[in-house]
Amino acid sequence: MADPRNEEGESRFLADYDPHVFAPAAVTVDVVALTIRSGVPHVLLTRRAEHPQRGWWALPGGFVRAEDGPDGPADPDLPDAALRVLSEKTLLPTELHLEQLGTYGARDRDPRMRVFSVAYVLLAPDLPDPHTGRGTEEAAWIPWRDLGHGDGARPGLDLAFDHGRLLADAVERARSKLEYTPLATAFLPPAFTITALREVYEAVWGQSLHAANFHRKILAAPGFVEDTGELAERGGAGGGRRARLYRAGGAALLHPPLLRSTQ
Amino acid sequence: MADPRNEEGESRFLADYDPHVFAPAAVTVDVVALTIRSGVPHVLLTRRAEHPQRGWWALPGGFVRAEDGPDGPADPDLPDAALRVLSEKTLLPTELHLEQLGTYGARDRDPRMRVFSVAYVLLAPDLPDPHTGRGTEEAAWIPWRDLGHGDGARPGLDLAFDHGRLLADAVERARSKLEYTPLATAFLPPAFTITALREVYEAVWGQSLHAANFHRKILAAPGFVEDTGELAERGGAGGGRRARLYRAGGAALLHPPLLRSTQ
DNA sequence: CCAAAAGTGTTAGATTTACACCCATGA
DNA sequence: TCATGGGTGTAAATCTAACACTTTTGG
Repeated sequence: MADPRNEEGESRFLADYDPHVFAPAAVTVDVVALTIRSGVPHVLLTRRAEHPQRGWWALPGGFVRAEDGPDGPADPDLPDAALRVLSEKTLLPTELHLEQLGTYGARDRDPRMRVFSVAYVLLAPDLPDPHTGRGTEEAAWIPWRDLGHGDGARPGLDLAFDHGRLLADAVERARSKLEYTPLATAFLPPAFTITALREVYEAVWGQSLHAANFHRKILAAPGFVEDTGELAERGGAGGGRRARLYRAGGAALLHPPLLRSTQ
Repeated sequence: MADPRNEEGESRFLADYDPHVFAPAAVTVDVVALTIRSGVPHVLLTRRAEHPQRGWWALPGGFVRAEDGPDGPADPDLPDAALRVLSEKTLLPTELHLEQLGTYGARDRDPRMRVFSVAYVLLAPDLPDPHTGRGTEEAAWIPWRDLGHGDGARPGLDLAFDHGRLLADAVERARSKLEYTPLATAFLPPAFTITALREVYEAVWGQSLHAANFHRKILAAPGFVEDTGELAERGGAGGGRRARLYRAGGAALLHPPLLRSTQ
């Protein structure tokens, strides 16, 4: 408890580590899984049970299986590896939006050896708490705001390796994807209200939007949403009209895009 | 000449190939270098001097140096590897825009072994013809239109491995980047006219734009271009007013973006 | 002078924004 | 019936698109 990150153990581990146990370069996948819980954006993190950086929070990730081996069959492609690693470490996603963020390969990003990490962004509706899988001490949804060096950051909540940078890149990707694609629906269940959709934009962009004009703009963008004909079960907490329910439409891009205001 | 791709030699090579010569998974970088020559978009290709796919056109690429070794020092990061490989195979770029496109790792994309390729897009002003470097038979700027299966495609100009897909992804990336960023200037020399900038948009998007309105829109977008105070050396071929010269401004994003027309 | 290309004025139409207001529902 | 949230009307402000027109240059 006095040394939760086990820094003494880590330096001993690194001194003893033989880099030839693995090939000199390794390929891993890391998943930045984003969701919104009660209007607050969260990211899925795991606490590392193994060295290096044991005890630190990190993105769920793991080695790509390049060839069939004792651990299991090879991953057919990188997205398969990302979903396998995620389900092993935390939870089983189903029909979620997975998209490649980028590959990170600076020389000293992992102290053991040269590691190339292919990062994926996963946008998820509000999912249950993850269970703790192999190679993790703990897995949880953590609010973005608690991380990094911003205003509301909780001290001590830095991420392992360069995962803070990966998270920042993923957040910026999600913010701009919301402008010109209908991906905000990936944060919602199959049927949703326009207000729920607006709350996704407000949470991810961190700015409030004009409800009435947002409503019209969404309905005006061809293929963004389709009317289900249903109404939401109930209005707001203190009364209110029941909202129409929509499902995601078929468009891949928004014409015109929904732009964040400049100021 | 009767068998320019040397298909018989390739199958013999593959039968004899020992995958244990290298580590079972390898990381390569491939560069999609794009430029515009006389209003026509071109991509930099090399003809493979080695098996597999000897004689085919391919994107310039090569193995990342993960550790210091006999061939030279390790690449500090992936962009360094991309620029090294490009200069070894073709030409030496200077201050060009390099950006990661994505990583491709499907199981059977390379017949030798599991290869993960990190692809980069490089946007370049009109550069001289490349010289032919190590491991290549030939290097040249080739028009986009001649490739793939589109209308003007030249038969037999398919690319090695999945490089046709990489090129298609790079082209789509360049097209949409022109909408939201001032990157069109990366295709131009340091000082350029608004008409030259418009011709970049017209070449990459494949549609003509209204010259007068384009002119105003560019000058209205803060940070897109800065006036140098100079004028172009001469007007058009058959006379014409001399145009002002601009340099790239400091903006990273365009507000508002320049959108392609929908139809 | 004439043709060509750069750049500006102007106006109709479309889009965006802000605010007012009506509708439907729960307490 | 009142407060709350969903949804529509409307007009001012802004932006866009189209076209006419002036300016500057080469031949």
